Amino acid sequence: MDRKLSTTGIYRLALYNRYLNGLHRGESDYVSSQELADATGHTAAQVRKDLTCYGSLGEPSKGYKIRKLKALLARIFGKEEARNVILVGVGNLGMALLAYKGFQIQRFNIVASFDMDTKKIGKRIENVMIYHINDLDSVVADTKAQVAIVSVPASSAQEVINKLVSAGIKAILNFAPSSLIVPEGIELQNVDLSVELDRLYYLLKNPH
Amino acid sequence: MDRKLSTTGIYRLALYNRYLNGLHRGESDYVSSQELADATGHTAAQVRKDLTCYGSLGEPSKGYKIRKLKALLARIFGKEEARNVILVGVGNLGMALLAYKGFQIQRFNIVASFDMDTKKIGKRIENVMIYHINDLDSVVADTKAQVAIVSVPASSAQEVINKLVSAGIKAILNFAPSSLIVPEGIELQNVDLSVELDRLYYLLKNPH
DNA sequence: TGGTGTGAACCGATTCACAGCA
DNA sequence: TGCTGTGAATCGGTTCACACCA
Repeated sequence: MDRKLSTTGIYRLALYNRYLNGLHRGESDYVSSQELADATGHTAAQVRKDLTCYGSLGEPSKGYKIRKLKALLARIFGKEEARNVILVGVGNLGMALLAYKGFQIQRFNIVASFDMDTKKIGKRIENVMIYHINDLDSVVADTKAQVAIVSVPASSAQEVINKLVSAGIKAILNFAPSSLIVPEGIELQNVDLSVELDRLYYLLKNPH
Repeated sequence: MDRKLSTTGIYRLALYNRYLNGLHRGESDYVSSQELADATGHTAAQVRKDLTCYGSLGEPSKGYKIRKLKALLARIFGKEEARNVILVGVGNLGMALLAYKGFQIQRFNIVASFDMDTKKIGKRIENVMIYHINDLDSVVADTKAQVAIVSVPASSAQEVINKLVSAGIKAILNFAPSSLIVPEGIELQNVDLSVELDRLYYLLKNPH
């Protein structure tokens, strides 16, 4: 177990996780690899390959016990501990993210937010305090947050990222439309909304 | 030319596109595959492979002429025409997307939005009218929009998607945390913010 | 000399097929 | 019988190495 899983494999695992959480069925019941495959748009063999990386908890002719599977996924994704996240950039998108209920459902807590606009500092949005970016180090230390969401303009994204890294942040979800550089060992995940739309337009114009 | 490009290849192409648009350099100048590679975090060979799918417009010992490359990418991503997009679900996230300036920069026009909340209908956010979801068919026909952004709760996402498809929408960018089914020929791109955070936590807990 | 275009080699992920077990 | 676990085969994308050209 604990064998390597590809980037897309992690993505699938998160999808199985999401499906199970939305499943209101007796927790002593079972799911088959086929059911998980259908629910997430993959194949049964793929699901089994993904899951056997973490030991063989499937039972022949029955499937996977939901309770066990949920526990495994919770452990893999660190849901057992508090998943404290900070957010930098309380503009339109940042505010929407603060208000997004889905994070709470998936057990993420946005514990602090940061901005440069002095008019915003000290206010609370959705009960999350807005600090000045200069307070980053102390707040990160206090909250023990390891993950940050960046929703600042592209022009200041690299600067913000540098500050986050030196404050001790280990992983970053970046919404700024900019290619950023992080040191070895720091995880960076980019979400560029325009790029996603570009992909769709590509597919429209270049049907397969 | 017009050979098949993988999903991740399209993504890289969109990144080259973004880099070139941010480049304020004489348009008669050249970029090398190496420069594009460095700017987007890939390799030079990869960049060349991606670009040669669309004919050989690189010039030996010089690189790619920026103006030509921009024109090619604009054509590939349909930027020559109006890229009219509609948005369904004017909640927190929806409003933030309406206000997001990056879409205009990348030449996307959100031409209409939809909701079910009668208190919102008829208002304008960022100069975009909010219609009732029942008006979908006529507005899609009028605006000739082919792409929709979905930012409704997971519970109503499938229903909304069905309506979009029957209204003639061809591609969908979905923010609802739910696995959705679309007919053959309709493109669906999912962005689940919790799943992205899950990936980061996976990487934190399972260092490579 | 410097950078493109591209076949060949490589590598990793997905699929297949089937043994094994309740 | 039904569904898991898994080696083997397959498939596709990435990297390499180098011919070619201004």
